[in-house]
Amino acid sequence: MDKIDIKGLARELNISASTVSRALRDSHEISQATIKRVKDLAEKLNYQPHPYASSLRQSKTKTIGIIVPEVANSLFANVFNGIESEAQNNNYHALIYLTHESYEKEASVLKHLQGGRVDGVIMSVAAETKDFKHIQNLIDADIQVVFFDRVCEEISASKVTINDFESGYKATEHLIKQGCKRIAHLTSSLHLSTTKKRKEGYIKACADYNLPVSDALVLECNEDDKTEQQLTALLTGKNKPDGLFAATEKLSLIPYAICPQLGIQIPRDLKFISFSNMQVAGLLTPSLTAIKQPAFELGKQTAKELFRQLEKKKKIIPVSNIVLPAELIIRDSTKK
Amino acid sequence: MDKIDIKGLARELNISASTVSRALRDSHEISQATIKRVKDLAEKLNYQPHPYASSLRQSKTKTIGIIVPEVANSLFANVFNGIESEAQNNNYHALIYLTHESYEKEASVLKHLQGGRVDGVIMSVAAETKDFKHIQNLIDADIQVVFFDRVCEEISASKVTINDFESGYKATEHLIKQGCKRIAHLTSSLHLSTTKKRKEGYIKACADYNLPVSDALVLECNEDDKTEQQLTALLTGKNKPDGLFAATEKLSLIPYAICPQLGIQIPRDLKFISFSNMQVAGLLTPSLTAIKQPAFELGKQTAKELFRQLEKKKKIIPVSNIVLPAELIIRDSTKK
DNA sequence: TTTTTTTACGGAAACGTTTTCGCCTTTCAC
DNA sequence: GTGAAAGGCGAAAACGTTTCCGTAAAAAAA
Repeated sequence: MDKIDIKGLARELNISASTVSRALRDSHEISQATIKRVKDLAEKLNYQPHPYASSLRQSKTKTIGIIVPEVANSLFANVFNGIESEAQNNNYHALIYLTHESYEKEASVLKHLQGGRVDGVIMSVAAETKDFKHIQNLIDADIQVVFFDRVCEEISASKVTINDFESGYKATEHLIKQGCKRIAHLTSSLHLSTTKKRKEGYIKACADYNLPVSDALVLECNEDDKTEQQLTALLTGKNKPDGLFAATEKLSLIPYAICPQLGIQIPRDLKFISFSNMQVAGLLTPSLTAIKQPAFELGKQTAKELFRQLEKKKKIIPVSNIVLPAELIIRDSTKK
Repeated sequence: MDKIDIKGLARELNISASTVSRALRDSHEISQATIKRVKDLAEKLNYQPHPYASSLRQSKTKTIGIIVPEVANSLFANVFNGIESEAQNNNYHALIYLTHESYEKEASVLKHLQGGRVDGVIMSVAAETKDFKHIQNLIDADIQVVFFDRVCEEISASKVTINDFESGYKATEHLIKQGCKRIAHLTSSLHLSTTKKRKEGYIKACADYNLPVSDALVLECNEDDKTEQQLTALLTGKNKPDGLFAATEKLSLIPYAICPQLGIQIPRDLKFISFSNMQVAGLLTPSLTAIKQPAFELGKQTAKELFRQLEKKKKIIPVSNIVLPAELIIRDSTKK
């Protein structure tokens, strides 16, 4: 099966390469008869255009880059589902890069993408990232960027998030309504937009209901291997909390792992709620009360927003801020 | 920030474009002094080569395609992790496509990839796929293909799998040693290489230990919304099994969902083992005895094999068959 | 009829690289 | 001192498209 190209088709049909090119793209400059001849032969010879030749000429790649911290995580996995689905609908291709929360990696990937490999980028920033020059550089190189979930306030670009503040508030309020008097907050990487706002929601709810708010109750766990130890200390110290709100899925399983050993029974001794998109949340013992993010929709909306930006001819692109609501799913881990 | 290209660099330095190109690639034809001048300026002006121009010229894309049924699944997610990690090491880029188990989608994606967008493809076939012409076409178009997990016997290409037969045997044998006398097998899409071999292992183990083997004990569930119903029928009918072996992660949670309602207690009434890579397996009640696949390693080895093939200059490429061992992790769901 | 417009197409340039030739100096062996 | 080899670089072709410009014939308008 020798590769066939546009010139090959042209030769077979005794017409010029430009005519073939136009015919394949249904140009109105070409007669219906010729269009049919060209398409029939292309079909017959299984012609596939060379994507990079065409990208080079048009300076449009029909490709987007997706940059996420990880993928073995139900939020990101489902967001990716949403993005990919929308990409297929619009005939875009998706390059994916994992940063594993590393700033170095993120910066390195973005730098490479400045070369013109993609038309746009969808990203959720790495936990390590606190400086954003690399992102601004990408935008300055005329690559569209849309953030989702972990956004970057300092940069002017479209953002798609969930209502983190309200969700943090609602989660805390739910614990309060279930009778908790002393609520701790388990979180990590507090400089991220997501965790920061969730914490603010938590603080506000505690304040509104006259519950104690103190640094002692906020546990920021940034080293995976020390998390269990830190939480154990909190749960067994004096002034133990009777409610616990975990801000990320990664943290949601820790209490299940350590509480049995500590003789703490959920929900009797400690009511627990967490952000989580895990399908198994309902099958844990006790089943986990969770804030569930609309992950697929998050991905879909993010992709849609990026494609909107890319189709725009104008240079003046209105930046938008899309906020989707998360859902409180009440199960047994917060039962009275 | 205006885009700078090779000609721009050449102009600035008063040398030719070809010299710049060679200098950037450390050609021995260029003096060290010139190389340094070029690289310094490139660095200063933040020059990034246009990847598609270079791909076009070299007919090498430094890009691979990854085609998987889904990603919100701990096996595929971790395999992807392994692939991506290896890709970054080798400076390859990864395009990812989800088939959602659809043959149509798989065929459509492969057809597009014939155009030369990628140098090679890593894939795990969709559940719907029973015909393989589209894959052979891709190979005939000179795109390297390496399969993992769900491979395609009919096609001559490298394959990276786990020891499905032995794992199926070991899982069944474990149930037998825990005292099961009548073991059922919960599976799906039995035409796939993976499920087929796991079932063969199950059958062999039953036969070796003189346990009954019958079609009534093998439950192939291909419609998600009917699975619970089918399994309920099996578990409540006459001649109920006292052991259950589920062949895929997707099926591993069903018993946890329905057994409580049926008054069946795991492991007392029914011992249960499943293929699963879920991190939460140990936190379920009872904790789940599982066959755990070396997912990350699977991805890594697959990518390595593909890159080996791609670096080969020779046309005669020895196809290899790499088999990694899965691990039996004994927990409470098969306790005596 | 003549002039203008439209239709349908061909030739060649262009996108940003890499690579093939070829050329001029310098170095080295004899 | 001569010839060969090596070092260092430039001009131009090439990769496979798309697009700009041009033009001949047919159709429409005058």
